Amino acid sequence: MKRLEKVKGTRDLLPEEMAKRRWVFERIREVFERYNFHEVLTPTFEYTELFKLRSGDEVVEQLYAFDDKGGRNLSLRPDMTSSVARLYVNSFQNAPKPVKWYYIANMFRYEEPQSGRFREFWQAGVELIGSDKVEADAEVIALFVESYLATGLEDFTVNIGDRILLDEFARMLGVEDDIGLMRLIDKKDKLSKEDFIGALKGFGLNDDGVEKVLALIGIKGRPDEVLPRAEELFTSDEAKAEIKRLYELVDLLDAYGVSRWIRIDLGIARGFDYYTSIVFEAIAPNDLGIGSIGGGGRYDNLIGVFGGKPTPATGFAIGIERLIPILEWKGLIPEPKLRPDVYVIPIGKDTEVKKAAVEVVSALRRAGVKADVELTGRKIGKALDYAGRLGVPYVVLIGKRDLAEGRVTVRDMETGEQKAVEKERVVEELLDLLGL
RNA sequence: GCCAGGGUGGUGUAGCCUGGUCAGCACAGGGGACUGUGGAUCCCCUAGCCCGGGUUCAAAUCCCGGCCCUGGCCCCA
Repeated sequence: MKRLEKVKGTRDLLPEEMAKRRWVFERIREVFERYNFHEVLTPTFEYTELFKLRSGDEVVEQLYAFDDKGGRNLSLRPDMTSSVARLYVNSFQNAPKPVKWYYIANMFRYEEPQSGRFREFWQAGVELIGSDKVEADAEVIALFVESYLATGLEDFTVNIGDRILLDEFARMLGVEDDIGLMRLIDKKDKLSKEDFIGALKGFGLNDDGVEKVLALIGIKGRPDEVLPRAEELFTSDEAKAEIKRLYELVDLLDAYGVSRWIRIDLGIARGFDYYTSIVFEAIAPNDLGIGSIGGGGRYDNLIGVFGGKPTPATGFAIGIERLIPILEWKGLIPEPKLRPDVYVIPIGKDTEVKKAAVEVVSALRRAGVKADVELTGRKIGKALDYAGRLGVPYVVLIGKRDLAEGRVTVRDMETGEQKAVEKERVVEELLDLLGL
């Protein structure tokens, strides 16, 4: 038996867990819909080339890539943004703008599993294509906040950074390996101050440069407190314009009523593949070793890279496997009810009795009651035992004697009280008892 | 890709250091005592040493490799 093992980094989701996931998905989906985003689903796999085009050849290392029987080199999607951008370029370039799409789907990355990281995982995300205005950034970030709120989570922050400012910053410092520097900055919270400074000097920074980096990563906190500091640090026109954009953004987010969850953190880089301006990520304090629970940003070049007419876009993705453990840890997901409300037990092996049981359970089901019928032929004692253990509130017992008089027995499992009910009236009776 | 610690019936575990007397326990599942009345009790049954190789008279136990799990690194689109 042990030869049939689960593939590394994948999971089986059992009924209870599925019920909880579905609850989370539904909360999030509802908000997405209210913001008038529409659901799309693209194929699970694409040509590997698509992902290489976006992120370069190295990503193949992190892809679930394979050749199919027709010799195509394919990869399971590592996220949805590439596929959605391809879909847009293929067929929606002339659609009215903005295009507002959302998805809830599984993604695949060939990485070593660890806390909150699997090889197959789910994301719920949106893409807003066709507006380069800060209003679009605000709309998406407000929805990002509202999505978490919809799941009951309140203790989290959305930290906003900016790639233009980071790039500008690397230029100011004259660092060759700007990507390496950003990676280091992204990791700032994991290192001690001494190690961090030592690593900075490894990039050839002098004391002045180190000071500047420390000043940058110190730009972290409430927008009204830290944005003025950013204005002092940056001098170029481009950077000034971007800071103005951030001011407008936080102003709009205030109008959306979500500023309570908004922080500025100019040290955020969020990967390096395609973000071009505002980037953001959500963090919820927890003891589970889980960091970011989702993130996104503006990517104005990707559609052009895919051969489309240059089109600005912005979006985010929520990591379901990171969000759910935190919600569970906080007790925010309601316990799913997996038991039926009524359990119908035929007594004996008589065919008429079995048919009557099926008739009763069918009638209940048609009336909208979650009902089950004994299917294993257990004797009445074991069947009641089973129903009791499941916590079923009402059982209908159907035996030959009652049936001869056109009646069945309804048993309240909590009190043990029983009463004979006309078979034709049993649905009505139970609806009444259940308060339906 | 790298590192650390793990893997014993469906689940949780004892045993491993110190090889044999070892495959035990609890829960769960099925049946019966009880052929029309539950969660109790008693009895019975099902079911396991992750896979492969090595050492040895003898391996769950020691060694090697693989797979998987948990976590860390890299990376995190």
